Amino acid sequence: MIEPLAPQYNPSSIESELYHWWNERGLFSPESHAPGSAEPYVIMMPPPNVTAMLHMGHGLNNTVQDVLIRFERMRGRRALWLPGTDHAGIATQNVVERELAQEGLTRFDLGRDAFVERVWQHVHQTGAAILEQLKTIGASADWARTYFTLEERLSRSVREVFVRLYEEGLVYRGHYIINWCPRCLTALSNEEAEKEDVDGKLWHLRYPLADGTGYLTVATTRPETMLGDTAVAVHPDDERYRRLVGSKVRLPVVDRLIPIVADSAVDPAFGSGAVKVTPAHDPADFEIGRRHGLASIDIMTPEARISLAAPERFQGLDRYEARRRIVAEFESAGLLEAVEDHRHAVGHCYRCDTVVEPRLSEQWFVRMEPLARPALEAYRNGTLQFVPDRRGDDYSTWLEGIRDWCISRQLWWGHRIPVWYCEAPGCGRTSVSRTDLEVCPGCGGAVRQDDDVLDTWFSSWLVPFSSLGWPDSTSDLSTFYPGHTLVSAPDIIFFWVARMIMSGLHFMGEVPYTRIYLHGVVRDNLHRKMSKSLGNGIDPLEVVERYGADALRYSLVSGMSVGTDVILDPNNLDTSFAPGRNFANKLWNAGRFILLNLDGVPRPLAGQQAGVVGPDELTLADRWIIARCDATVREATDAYQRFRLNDAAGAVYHFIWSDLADWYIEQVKPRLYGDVPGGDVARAVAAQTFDVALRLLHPIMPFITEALWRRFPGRDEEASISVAPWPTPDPRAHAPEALTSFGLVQELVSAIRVIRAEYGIQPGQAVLAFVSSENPKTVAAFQSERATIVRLAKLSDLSFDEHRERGGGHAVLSEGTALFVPLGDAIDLRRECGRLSSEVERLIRLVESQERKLGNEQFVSRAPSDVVQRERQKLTTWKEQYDVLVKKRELLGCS
RNA sequence: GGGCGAUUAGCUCAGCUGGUUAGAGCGCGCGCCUCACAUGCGCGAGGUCGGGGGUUCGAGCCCCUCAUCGCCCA
Repeated sequence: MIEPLAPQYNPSSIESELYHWWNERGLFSPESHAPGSAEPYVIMMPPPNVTAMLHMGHGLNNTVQDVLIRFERMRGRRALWLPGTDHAGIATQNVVERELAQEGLTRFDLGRDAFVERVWQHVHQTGAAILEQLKTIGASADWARTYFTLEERLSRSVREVFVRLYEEGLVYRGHYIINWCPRCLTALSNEEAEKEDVDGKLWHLRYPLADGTGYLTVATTRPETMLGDTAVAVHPDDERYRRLVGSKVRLPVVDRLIPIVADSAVDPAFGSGAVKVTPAHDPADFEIGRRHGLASIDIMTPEARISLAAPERFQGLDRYEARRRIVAEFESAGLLEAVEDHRHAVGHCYRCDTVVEPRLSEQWFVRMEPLARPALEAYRNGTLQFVPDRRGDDYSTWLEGIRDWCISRQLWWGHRIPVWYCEAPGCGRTSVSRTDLEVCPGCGGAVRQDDDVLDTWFSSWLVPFSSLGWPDSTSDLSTFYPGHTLVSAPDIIFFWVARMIMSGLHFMGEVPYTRIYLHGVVRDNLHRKMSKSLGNGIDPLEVVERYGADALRYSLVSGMSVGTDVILDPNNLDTSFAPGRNFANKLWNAGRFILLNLDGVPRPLAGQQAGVVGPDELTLADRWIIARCDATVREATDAYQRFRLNDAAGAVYHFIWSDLADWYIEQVKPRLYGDVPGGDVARAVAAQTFDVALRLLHPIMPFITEALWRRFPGRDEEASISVAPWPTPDPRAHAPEALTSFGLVQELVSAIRVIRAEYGIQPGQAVLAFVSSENPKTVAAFQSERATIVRLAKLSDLSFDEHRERGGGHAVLSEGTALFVPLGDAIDLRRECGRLSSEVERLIRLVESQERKLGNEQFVSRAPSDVVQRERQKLTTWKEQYDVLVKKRELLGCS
């Protein structure tokens, strides 16, 4: 797979081939790359829906995970990134139902078994396509361990958990108000009913007092529910209504007498202070109804049409049509007191966006408080750490106010609830069982299994251990539980993240992970969340095709600081992804240059081997790039560890592009061309700093770094950068004087370039430069890199002598070195004087403000001495620069 | 209604513990096909750090307040 290196990097020719090579060699399995004694490191992939297609949100989430897992893998951990797919109850069922609808069928036409069979077919056909898509972006998950939440193994865990919780009294069945989706025809959990603000109305309705002495006014946002009203409630302390408590009102439209009750849950300040009570359609009303023994009248069908419990003329009407007609009846009866605009939050189904209907229904629940307590404690005692920190507040707030979890769904696709009801007359026993029951364990009579399935999240909340074989004691389970890092978008903290912590603590006795990294959301240039319905999405696969997977990953990572959203412009992919592609190309060419100029295995820079490069063989530039490389190792490693992936990307980018390519490679060229003394040292330094850079970058840009790394001479055919050791800081690289000295060289070259640009000197034309410095170290640095300066600044010579000419460009370096570039009498003296003067003025401003600062008694006495020291040093430096420039101005005869 | 976050160059964002001449990439202007790369090289312009007030020797950073945008919860 080693071909000659093209001048332009072509990702598509390389990526899939490399991926297959990695995968075939099993590099993504923890067993393959780390000894059994190594400490494990585990990330659980948020299992994508089995029918999902890769979108940018997946791209971001999985890129982050892949970066972290690759980082830890290279650091020698037994890294396991465990992938899987979620059967996604409602979502998947909806997809197949839509398919059926195209054939003019519903699931009821097929019947349960045939429908479920059809879903399985669908899943097998399209199933796990998303996992294949993840491979194209480089995801290094351990595919051999891939799970599916509805497979046999995980189903057993689900059933075990249900039974255990039931036996502990934490699973129960009961009649409560739940969120009902009239389109999906199922109950939802509180979390699955997403509150969205909508512009609605508040209708003030008059309910006549039964004795004909007047009326009570109630306010409602859902007038149609009045069909199920069974009381009016007021606050017990409300003087206005105290005398009415115990009497009755005549419910209009349905013409029913209902009592006026006193309940302290009523807010006397809301509306008139009297509220209608609909126990079957509102959770607060349900509670009031309980306390007062009120009847519950369910006035809606599952489809949210008016049921037979309402007067005939409304039966079968859609809830909104019923609302219009009821309001109209109130109006014509003179009972509509007022209508106000009212913006309020309304629950919407998180799968189909239909407005949910709070509805009384018999469902299965998990008692959450006992599970939440330890999960809260794990956060409070610091076991759990959120990144960014503040996300922990969302977590704890939710747990503090936790409500029981409705886990039954009226769907066909999912884990069937393991409960059997005895149909024998007089028995009626309910049996919860780990194994399927044929007969009632009590009486031996016929049993019927509960029709419902479990919430899809009831399987996902177990994956940190169910995917490893629980309830069996497998070696995977003991090795890889608990895991370490969970990477997620903030929108599934409650659905998934928090629940996994609860189940982990309850069933395993330990939290499933300790670090929770919550990244942002991918948005478009108008800061709207990317979504299918808005059509503002970017297809990651298209980006891979056009720019390469590395460019995609680089763009996502570098555009993302901790916890903030990533903005990408769907109308201009270049804006977002060209920088990544360009960086890959830069890297490619830097690598191409270095590799093409190696002649065999370079000498080692460190170690005991023969031929190791000695410290005295290194030039200033060598020591500088080695020191910069070492600093980059420290910066990048620290950034990866702290989840500051954009900082890691930035540090390596800067090192590769600015330090290595722009300066070191340019500097080193003469030593690489031909057989020049010191060429072997230059090759050693270039190759090894580049090798380090590749390894530092590999977690973010795995493909190109592997492609280049493998081409180093002497590399084992089987070696992969993905399991190469992570670079470690080297104390011997520490060379502050090299950083300073080469910094001056850079500054001098830049200053000369500025003068050349200022006066439009043609690139081909060499000029002479004079420098004069009081500082022997500066002079030594310039002398040792004289050839570099001459070449990079296109000089005919660099002179340390006095100069006689007047006409030319002048400058002063930061530490006071004077620079002069003679340009002959043709130079515009006035222009040069102007340049110098504006520099002089800038320095005057700096010096003045600095003198003010240092003249301030308070500053000198109160600021830390090192700060004062530093500020004094600055003043000295600026004064020196000022002096040099003023002298130059005099010399030029500026007026 | 409660809570949280954001507001820094035309755009997207860094700036971590209060002390820098406020940075990067893109875009823009000028000059270059310099034998790794024009997906490139060199140089440059561009900022009253959302407004107001305060604390401090010192504020982009801390406090108060207002405004705008966004997110979560009720």
